[in-house]
Formats: sequence, C-alpha cells, structure tokens
Amino acid sequence: MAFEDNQQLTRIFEEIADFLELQGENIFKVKAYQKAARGLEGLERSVTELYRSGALASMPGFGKALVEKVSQFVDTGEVELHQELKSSFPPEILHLMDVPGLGAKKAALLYKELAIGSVDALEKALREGLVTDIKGFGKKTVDKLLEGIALLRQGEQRWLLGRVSQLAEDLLGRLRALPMVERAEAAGSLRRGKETVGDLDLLVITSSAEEVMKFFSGLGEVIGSGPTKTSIRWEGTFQVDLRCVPAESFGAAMQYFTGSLDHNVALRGRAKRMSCELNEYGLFDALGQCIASETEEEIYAKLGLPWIAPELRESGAELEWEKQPQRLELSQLRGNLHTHSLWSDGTDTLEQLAEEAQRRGYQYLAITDHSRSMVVANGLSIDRLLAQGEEIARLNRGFQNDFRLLWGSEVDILGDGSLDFPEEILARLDFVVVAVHSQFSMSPEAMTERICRGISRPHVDVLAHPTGRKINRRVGYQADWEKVYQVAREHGVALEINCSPRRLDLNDKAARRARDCGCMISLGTDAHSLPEFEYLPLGVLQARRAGIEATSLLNHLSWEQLRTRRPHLADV
DNA sequence: GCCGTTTTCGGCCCGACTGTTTTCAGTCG
Ligand SMILES: Nc1nc2c(ncn2[C@H]2C[C@H](O)[C@@H](COP(=O)(O)OP(=O)(O)OP(=O)(O)O)O2)c(=O)[nH]1
Ligand SMILES: [Mg+2]
Ligand SMILES: [Mg+2]
Ligand SMILES: [Zn+2]
Repeated sequence: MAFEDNQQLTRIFEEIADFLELQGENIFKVKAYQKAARGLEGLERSVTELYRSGALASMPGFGKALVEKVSQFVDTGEVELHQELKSSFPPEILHLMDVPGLGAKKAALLYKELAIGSVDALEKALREGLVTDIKGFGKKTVDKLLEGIALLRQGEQRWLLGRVSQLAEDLLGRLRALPMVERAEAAGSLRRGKETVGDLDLLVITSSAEEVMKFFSGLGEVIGSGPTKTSIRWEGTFQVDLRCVPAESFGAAMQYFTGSLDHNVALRGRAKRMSCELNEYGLFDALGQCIASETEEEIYAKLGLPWIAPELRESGAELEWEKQPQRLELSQLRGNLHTHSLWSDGTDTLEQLAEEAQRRGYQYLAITDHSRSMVVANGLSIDRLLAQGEEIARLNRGFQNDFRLLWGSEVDILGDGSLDFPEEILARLDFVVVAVHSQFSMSPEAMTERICRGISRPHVDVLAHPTGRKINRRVGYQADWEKVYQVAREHGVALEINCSPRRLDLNDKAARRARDCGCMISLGTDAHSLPEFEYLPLGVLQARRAGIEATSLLNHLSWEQLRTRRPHLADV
C-alpha cells in the first residue's frame, strides 16, 4: 500500500543524501540519510502516524536529528534542509548520478569545473569534448558516460519477480550444464523474494572461473569482467551479475550476495564487535583463522544467531528479534483459493483445473469465476452459476481421493458496496471471494465505505487483490486500510495475497499489517490458465517477507476446517 | 547523523573492477 507520506519522505531523504554527498559532506552523514530512506521504504505503517505515536525514535537509524526532520515534514510537508539544498543547486543536477558509472565525486567535479547541472548538459559537453580537460576524465570515461546516458534514456524499470525467476531458471540451467560448474544459485533481491528486482545476481562454484566467465560473457553485453566477477546486460537492458568463489566459501558468498545491503552491514558490524571479520569468503576470528564459511547456518550460528530466512533479511533489525517466525513452506498449503475456468475468462475446463490441482497434491481448489456484472470477463449469471455448481458437484462425486473442487465465485463489490449476487445465492456457495473491479476513482472515504460494506455481507470468505495496484502500471486505490483490516477481522474475512506477479496484492508490508491487525490471509493465484498455478510460490515469498506463518493462512486449513465456516451447508 | 560487550566520543562493512593512477580514487556489488 502506497503510503504517500512514506514515499515523499523517502525521496526527500534520498535527495538530501545526494546533495550532501555532492557537497562533499561526511560520508557517514550521507549514509545516515540513505539508510533512513531505505528504512522508510520498508515501513509497513504510515511514517506520519508512527511519528505521532512517538514510536519513530525506536526505529534504527532515526536519532534526534532525523526525528526532527520527520517532525518538520509532518507539520509542513517539507524539510527545511531539503529546501535549502534544493535551492542552491540546478534543479536537474541529481539526475547526473542516475547515469551508471557517474557518482557524487565525478558529478561534483563536472558541476564545479564546467557548471554541468543536467544530463542533457553533460551529454553535450561529452560530445563537444569539453570534459577531457578535467582530471580523471579520459577517453574511455567519456565513452562509458555516453553509453550510460543512452542506457538511462531507455528508462528500463525494475523487473517483476515472476519474470526474473524465469530468467534465473533459464540462466542457471545453462550454467549448471557446464562441466566445470559445481553449483549455481540465485541470490540478491530475487532470493529475498522482493516484488521487483533490479538485477539478477548469480553465484557459481567452479573449478575454473575463467571458463565460466568466458561462457557468461557470451550471454550478453559485457559491463565489466574480472577473475571472480562479471556483469552483463541481458538483451541489452537487464543487468545480470555473476560471482564465482571457491567451494569452501559457498555459505559466506551466498550470505553476502543475498543481502540485503543493510542486513550485510549489520551482520558485519556484529562480527566486528565480536572481534571477527565477515566477508564473502568466510567468517574469520581475531587471528585471521576461518571459523565458518561453508554454510549460511554456520556463519549465523558462530555470530550467535539463528539462520535468518532470506525473505526477512532487509533492514538489519531482524538480527535483534527475539524469535524468528516459523518459515512458511509451500507444502503447508492445501489448496489454491482463487482460480478462473472457461466458464468466465479462464482458458481451461473444470476437469483440467481439477487434474492440475491434484497433480500438485492439493486437497482442494476453489473455482472463483467472475460474477454477472463483469460482462467483459464473461461473468456468470445466476443460472450459469447454479449450473456450474451442479457440474462441480458431479465432478466431486467422481474423485477417487479426498480431493474436492470448491464451488466459489469472485463476486464484484459494486460501486455502492453491495455485492453482485444476492445473499441467498452466496449462502449456497462453498467459497466466496469479493473484489473491486470497476469505478476505481472514488474518494478514499467512499472507497473505504464501499469495501467495508462489501466484506460485511454474510458468507464472504476473502477480499481479493484488496488495493487493485498493478506493479509498474498503476497504483492501487486509496482507502483507510487499517479500517478495512479491522472490519475484515470482525467479520472473519481473510485478506488475499494475490499471487499474480503483476499484482502481489496485498504486498508484503500490507500483509504484515493485516496479520498484525488479526486478519487471516488467503493465497490465491488468480490463475486464468494452468501455467499460472506456478504463481503460488511468489505469494509464499511475500507471506514469508510479511513474517506470516501457516496458522494465519486460510490455505493451511483442511477442507473439513474450511467447511466449518459454513455450518448451514449439508454434508457431502 | 547514529550509536554503545570499545559506552557519550570515535568509530561507522568489506571487496571487485575500471581507468589513468605511478600508488589509488571512484563506483559499484
Ligand atoms: N557487504 C556489502 N554487500 C553488498 C553491498 N552492495 C550490495 N551488496 C550485496 C547485497 C546485495 O543484496 C547483493 C546484490 O546487490 P544488488 O545491488 O544487486 O542489490 P539487490 O539484489 O539486493 O537489490 P536489487 O533488486 O538488485 O536492486 O550484494 C555493499 O555495499 N556491501
Ligand atoms: Mg540484485
Ligand atoms: Mg547485483
Ligand atoms: Zn480473479
């Protein structure tokens, strides 16, 4: 959920950091602002509310000065220091540092020597050969910067998690097929399960790094390549980093390359305080002896910590938790609670869906085709819904095992908050998912009221894709989500983590909040075709990032337990 | 600017690759 205040302040802190770095300020001061900005990005609550509740100061990285900055922001919507810095530089200057290969030092030099204050001005100066007069700007640097500008202009966004997972499978497959490759694994933000991924990070154990680098360099445009590390641009756009380490360093290297940055800094700081040193090759004691390196578990253990799940390695605060959550496993899910068939806008028959679900070992599958108002999606009329119910009953009688299809519906929450099917129809269904699919532009108050009305109706099980966001396409609609969670909890309605890679809605942070508010969570692939069943693990990753355990998941319930939510239905 | 098994000053993670460097700074992971 996009907390607008968090986003604005994140940006302000990032810009303060950049301005200060340009000015040559103490680098640790710069890092303090950068860390605070990342902290805000990962925050599952509104920073305004957190500040008002007085709890902000307990967030790592927020000391006296930064809390004061937040205070200014809450009162005025701005931060004085930010305004001052902004007015003392050309408006576009920070974009210089968006050019790959151009950092604060070089940007400052360009500004000081040639008054270059924008990417356009830089490009012009580079082409006219003006910058070669500056110390440190040779021919190669000029070419690299021109390339960097071209790349920046491509405007490539972060890729969706699902897309990078597929690329990783492809590239790992090719690497593992090489005879000299012992192991190849994905790390970085992909392994942490972030909803979008900036680049793909691959770790390889090999007897011949040289050969692996040579092979890898052939897969894309080479950005840089040395004996242990090569970076390429896949299809000229998306960066892939490959790192090689000796076999005995596998655990240390996975730990390093998985990150996050803040997690690594916190862990290495901890090692240091224990008179040790941690890097990607291992954990070393005061005498320089390696005391752990082969597995992540050993490294965390030697530092007095439990193994921390990659999905939870973000701010570094996770090192201080008294207890890590029980990690959710895919195998703990007994079914998929949001799917579409040929009856509405899916591509497969009920038989095909049931077969696929059984192949995956599910105990149940909820068929949740669209309701009658969703004309574009071939939504079901009441007559067709009832006919589908008979078909599902017939199929259920035929299964040899204890597998069952749940007769469900994805019922539209109409503009006024009423549902698209009457109560007596919902009462007959096994499973009811409700969702907003139309009339997105409403005031937050009206949207809150609408959703709360919708989920307050009897027989509703799940609020699907609650915020309506589509990653890199559109932000979700605004509403008072705390209120929605509260009403959902009161009515026993679960919040969905929609597993579709473009949605992942609720997102990790919102799901954590919803769970903290006492809501159950439901994982649904929203599959419109069989391959989309593969989306379920993406949702599991988000649930893990939210610290959600199996006990909070509707999907963890057996069919019999789910059934107790509908005591009025006859036994089957 | 933050923060405390080094406690209120003095550190703050650590290494790879590049370019123009004659010994290392800048940028990035
Ligand atoms: N110790 C240390 N590790 C770092 C640093 N920067 C990056 N790493 C590690 C942790 C990162 O997760 C990992 C990969 O770096 P990336 O820049 O690709 O970041 P990450 O994959 O986390 O996010 P992304 O989605 O690619 O932006 O390398 C650093 O400054 N210090
Ligand atoms: Mg990465
Ligand atoms: Mg990377
Ligand atoms: Zn759906």
